[in-house]
Amino acid sequence: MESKHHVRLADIALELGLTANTVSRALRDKSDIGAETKALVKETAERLGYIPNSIAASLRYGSTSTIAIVFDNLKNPYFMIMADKIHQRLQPRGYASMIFAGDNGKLETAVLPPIVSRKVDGIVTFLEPSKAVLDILADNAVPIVLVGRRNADLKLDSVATDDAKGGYEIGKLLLERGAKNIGYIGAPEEVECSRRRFDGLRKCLADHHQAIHSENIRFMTTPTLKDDLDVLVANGVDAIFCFNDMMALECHALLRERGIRVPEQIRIAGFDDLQKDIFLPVRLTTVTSDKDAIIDAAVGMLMRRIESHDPASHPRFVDFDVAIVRGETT
Amino acid sequence: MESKHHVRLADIALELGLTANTVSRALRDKSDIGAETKALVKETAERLGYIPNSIAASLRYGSTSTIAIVFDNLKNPYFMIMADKIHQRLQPRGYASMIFAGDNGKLETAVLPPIVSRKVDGIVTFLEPSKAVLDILADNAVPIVLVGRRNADLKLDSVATDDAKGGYEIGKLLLERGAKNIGYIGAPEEVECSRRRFDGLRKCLADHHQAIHSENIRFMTTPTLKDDLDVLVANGVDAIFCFNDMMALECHALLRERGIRVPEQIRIAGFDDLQKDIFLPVRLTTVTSDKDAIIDAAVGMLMRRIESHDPASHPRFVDFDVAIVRGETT
DNA sequence: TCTCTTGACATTATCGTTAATGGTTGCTAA
DNA sequence: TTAGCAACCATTAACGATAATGTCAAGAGA
Repeated sequence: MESKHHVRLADIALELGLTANTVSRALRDKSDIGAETKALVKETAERLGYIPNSIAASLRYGSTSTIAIVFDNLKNPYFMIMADKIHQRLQPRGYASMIFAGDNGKLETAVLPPIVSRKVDGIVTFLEPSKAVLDILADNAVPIVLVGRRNADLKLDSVATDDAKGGYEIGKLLLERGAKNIGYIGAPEEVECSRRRFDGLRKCLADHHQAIHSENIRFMTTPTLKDDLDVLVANGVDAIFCFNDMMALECHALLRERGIRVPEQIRIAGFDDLQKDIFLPVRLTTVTSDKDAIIDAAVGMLMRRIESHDPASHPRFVDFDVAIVRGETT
Repeated sequence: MESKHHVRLADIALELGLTANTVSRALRDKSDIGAETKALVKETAERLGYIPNSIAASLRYGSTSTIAIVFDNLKNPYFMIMADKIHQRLQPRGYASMIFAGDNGKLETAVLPPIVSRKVDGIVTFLEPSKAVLDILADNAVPIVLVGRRNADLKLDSVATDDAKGGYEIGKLLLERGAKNIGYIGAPEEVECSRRRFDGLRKCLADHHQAIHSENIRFMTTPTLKDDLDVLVANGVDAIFCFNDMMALECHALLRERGIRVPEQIRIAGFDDLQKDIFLPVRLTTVTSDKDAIIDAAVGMLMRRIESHDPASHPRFVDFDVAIVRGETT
């Protein structure tokens, strides 16, 4: 019927001999509209299959009810789980989620225009924004919250976990289990939380009068950790702390392939406690944190920024505690 | 400086004594604008940090350069991998991706308003849309492509894999490996591709003069497959075909926990070949398909619909072949 | 009786951008 | 000389919604 174009406010108005404005106010239950008119308008809107054009509304009203999630790549289960949790909290509040991949591990200005130009109400990022990015976002009044990483130099809301403590506690556990020669396989050097996890481990070892051989500190440079693992095995490590669970799983499988028994010959620990959210075939020893609470906090901070129209003053840092999960790999 | 509001075309125009229209055309390299004016405009835009308001542009121009991806939940690695692949192809083309969760496994009209009202240029769905949904999308001229599922009754573009063949081939492999008592653990009954995979298996068994005991056909109803697995084990199955790899992995782990050896005592096969895209600790026997080609096809179909302004006429169905991957679980 | 509300809707302007026209200058060709 | 035509930019009108005002009748209060 109405085949030319989709139904607009004006179409409903025409049908009822009203104006678009009246229809708009009626649908949104504003004052100054009679009760029967409201009912009539709503009924007609329903009958005609009216779906508001929120692009037009956004332009006028100023909000898009859309937020951007920025991550490295969705293939990483950690990001995926977190993105899913964010999305789960936003959808009921009427927000839509847009996903954007950063520029190899960083949130740089290059990826900003597609986000900012779409006038998202806020950004949740897993990647550290550069100073330039924060300036642009401030200029455009876009609130942003950083999840999982922490950088005291950057002035933005962030929720993070105590990476250093996680590394420290894993170190304690490994020592307790008799490890004498511990290795670390981390993300590339520029990833700050990888460094912090390692620093925790190192501090623990130092506190227990042990040292980690520099050869056994691997900040991955290749896409696979096979080569790094080879070095550790050759150096006779008896325990490996991996930056995250996916790497730990890969280690586990590679070692099994070579006939090296876990944990008897080499103990393995990861980080993230993925098994809490998705099924993993091995009960890893890992570092857990309350991901739901983290995302609640992150989304809450963002919502407050949005509602207060105060994108960036007095940034808040929330830190969440971590705990060790003792799995079958130690 | 420009702290009151973000920079608009009008601000650039004012700065240069031009009009907003001229600035707009200059930035987009349209005709009727002098070369030096263009250069000057671009330089000024750069200097002022101009980021276009694509909400306004969308309203006028009619396209948002945004597509919606609809799936069940991102926690399912299969959806996540596919979503990532879609996103990877769209971002370079200037499209942003919005993610939406369906209504428990279906794309129903309830989830449509947030998508349609945001005027996305197209939809990629992993969930079967109802007839009502397709009507609404047609009314609003929103193209849609269905990925991974197939329903000949529905008039929409779709790309799918040959589920039945996958089930058939897995059946052949299991028989070849000496299985005498095969069980199936599928998704809930209403999931059509689960039924098709099973139908393939059943046909294979029939062709080989075997039958599958009705007790050993489990269309999961509980969130965990533990209970269904218990029944199969009690019934003494020696092979289990799972609807997908995640379920196969879970079976594998549960069986190992009980001291049942895989594949010696029970063979396991899955579907999706997740290990091609993410790391899995077990080399599963599974059914593979060319996911990249599938997504290429899906995105290509959608782009053609968008560019041709012909959302739904003469729907196309593309089917992709499948192949068996022989892992260590058979 | 007359002003004053007030309820209920209409008018108008606006968000920032882009398409469709208008208008002016200068140069060329008849 | 002068119509004619580029080249180049300005003016105006959308896109569809919403906020800020206007308008007008009916009823209330003095």
